[in-house]
Amino acid sequence: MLKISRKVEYALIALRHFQSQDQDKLTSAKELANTYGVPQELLAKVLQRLARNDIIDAVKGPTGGYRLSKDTETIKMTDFFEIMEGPMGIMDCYFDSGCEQMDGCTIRRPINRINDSIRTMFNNMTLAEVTH
Amino acid sequence: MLKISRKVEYALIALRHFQSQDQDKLTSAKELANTYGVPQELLAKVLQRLARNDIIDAVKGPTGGYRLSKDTETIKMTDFFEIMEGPMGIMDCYFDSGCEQMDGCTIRRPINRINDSIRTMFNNMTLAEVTH
DNA sequence: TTATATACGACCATTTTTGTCGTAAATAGA
DNA sequence: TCTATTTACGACAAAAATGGTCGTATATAA
Repeated sequence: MLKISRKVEYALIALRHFQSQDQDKLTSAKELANTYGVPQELLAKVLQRLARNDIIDAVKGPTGGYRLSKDTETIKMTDFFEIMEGPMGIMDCYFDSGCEQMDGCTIRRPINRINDSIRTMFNNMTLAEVTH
Repeated sequence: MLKISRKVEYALIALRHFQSQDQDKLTSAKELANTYGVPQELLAKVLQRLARNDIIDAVKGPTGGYRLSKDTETIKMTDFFEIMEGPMGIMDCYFDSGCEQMDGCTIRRPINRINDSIRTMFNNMTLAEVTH
């Protein structure tokens, strides 16, 4: 049900790292991977994704690396999760994905009730609250 | 991140069915599977699990089947989820599972913060609220 | 020019989830 | 008592999701 993915785990590790040091200092994927003992390639992908979504800045070239691009207080956990793992819904039918049932799906409402509760919760939680 | 499993889905379908009819009426796994178009064997396992945990009663033999054994208002969603999928934690380290990190795991607190929020939420939600 | 960094897609391995099958035990009804 | 039907349950197979690797391109500091 609730398992967090490695992507999110690695992202939290990285963001926490950035938050613990000078805002302007750059840290490379390699350095982060070595420091925390996580697979470099995968961490790199995570960082690239965070960069694409303007959570962090990316600087190329030697001496390059990443750093926070905005205050983590301005980032809702909902957005963070969706950046890392795509649309957050406890069930696919929450969105579209042509469900066969059509006729007698009796649980869409229950599912959506759970979904809404979770979304509300994460909408009211910022990344800063979690990583700080 | 939040995907619900088929087990939970099938359980909700079944529970909702029981709730919609006479409390004493028995419904067999086969009947439920046919009615809602879900795989019978898997649904059967789900029902067996619900029965083992006293959410529903099981009656053997022809004319046998299942029915609710208690009011769904008395069942917390946390318990329901844990019956269906085992311990609910967004990350294994929430429990034990010899994590390598030992030394410098910087995200246990963040993770636990998320965990606690979710548990609190589901502790305050009954099965009845969801299925009704 | 070279070494080092990000960017990104393709691909493989592993794990988890989902579904199936075979068999045993209980029991209602003929 | 016999038969058909039901629950109970473990073992196994198929499918999907996740985790991780590799190769290559591009940018850039020194």
